[in-house]
Amino acid sequence: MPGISEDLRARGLIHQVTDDALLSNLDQGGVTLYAGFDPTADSLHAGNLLQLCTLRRIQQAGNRPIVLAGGATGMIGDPGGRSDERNLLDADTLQANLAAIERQLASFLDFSAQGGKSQAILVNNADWLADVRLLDFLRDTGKHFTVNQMVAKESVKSRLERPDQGISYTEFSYMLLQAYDFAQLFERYGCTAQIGGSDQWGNITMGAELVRKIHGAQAFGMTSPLVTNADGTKFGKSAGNAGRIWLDRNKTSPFGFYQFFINTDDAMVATYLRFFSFLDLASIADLEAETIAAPSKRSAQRALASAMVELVHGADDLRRAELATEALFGGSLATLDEATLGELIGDVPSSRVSRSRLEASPLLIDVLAEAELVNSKSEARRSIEQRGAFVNDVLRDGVDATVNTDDLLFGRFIVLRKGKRTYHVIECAEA
RNA sequence: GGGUCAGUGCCCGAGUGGCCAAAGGGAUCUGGCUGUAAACCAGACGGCUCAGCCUACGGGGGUUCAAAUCCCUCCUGGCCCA
Repeated sequence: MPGISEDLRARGLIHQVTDDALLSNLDQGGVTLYAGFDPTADSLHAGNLLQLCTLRRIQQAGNRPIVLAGGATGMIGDPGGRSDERNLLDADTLQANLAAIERQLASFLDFSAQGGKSQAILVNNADWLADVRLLDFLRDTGKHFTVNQMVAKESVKSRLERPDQGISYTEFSYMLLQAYDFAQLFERYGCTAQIGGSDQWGNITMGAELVRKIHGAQAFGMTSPLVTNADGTKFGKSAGNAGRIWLDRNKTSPFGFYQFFINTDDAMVATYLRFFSFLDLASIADLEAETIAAPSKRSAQRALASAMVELVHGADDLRRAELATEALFGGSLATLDEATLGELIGDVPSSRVSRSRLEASPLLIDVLAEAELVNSKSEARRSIEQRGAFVNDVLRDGVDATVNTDDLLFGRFIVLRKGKRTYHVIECAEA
């Protein structure tokens, strides 16, 4: 069994490391390290997966992960991101977000006492940053850094070079706060390493430097590559207009999560398997070969989707997602029995409509809009005009098309489809 | 505080009185090819009671038969000066 560092390297998870000694330390185990997350929403999302999975790997190798929620820094915003200033979260919202995120983290990391020395910890930097006094901060932390080096950081430099926008002092201070976090975690937990995405390199090295300057101890940093789509865009947005892919089942259903991964590009699927799955490298290599030999089987995509749904949602949800996928994409709708259709209701987007409504033969345009398969009636009209609207998998042509009780399958269901793969099941309610 | 430049549709970005729901690009959607891929080709892409109407070019007010375009004012941001 090779060490964790070899595994990380082989999976392509190491972009930069401050010192190779970190890798051998991780191999030996017993290292306390951290990664930061933004608690501005009540759920983590696909963009967080890489760090979560990497922390999991490292924990399983006998090291102790700390998840730092940026309750304080999240109110400011990393200058590397978009220009919009963030809003302060009120305490209640922040607490609710943290609680929700902690539940999700438990899928990845062992927070139980059984974890022993490598038991994971969740902390919030508001716990120490909220009470910091300005003069103390400037004296103890600020004096260790020159503006010269801060300005040289890529995240700041890019903002300074843009002629149309500046950077507020608040945002400029972000990196100092993050460095301060590292120093705090060193003091409190003996944390000696920080990991993050490659865009965090500058912030991470400043933190390691602050630990060295204040405590005279060596601290390490490691970054992972940026996860992108095949076209170079940022990973984690759905192909559709649904936006972000969330870990919360109420925001992105297990079925939706499964669908997101099953649609992965051939070009990226092996990379994602290495990044996100816990399959061994030999198995991934086999899947990669199969993708080239028989791409239409989508074996690697299936493996990826399965692995991710199981990790995030569990085996039962995985089974349901696979069944729903098979039902909708596996063949003819006509062959599905009533029970299977009924099962779909809980797993794929669905809604209820009354029998009296259907008896009135509503316009398909209205039905599509109400099912939120489209964002407006104009869009519904367009979909139909462009021959992209299907009722029970049969093209329904003409903008004046209607739907009625004759369309009900088993007297209960109507399967709507927009385009090639966006489904919605309507269940007819009596009354 | 003074000066100056800017704020356009999801994003970037043209447009300086009518021909503007507003070029072009990106994103997105649909169709074709396919494998529920990618690439590519074609179309669409503010809303609606859709051959018409309504709402839109930072906010408000004004000039005009007519304004994204001119004037006033406010807000926001960049740069320079103090």
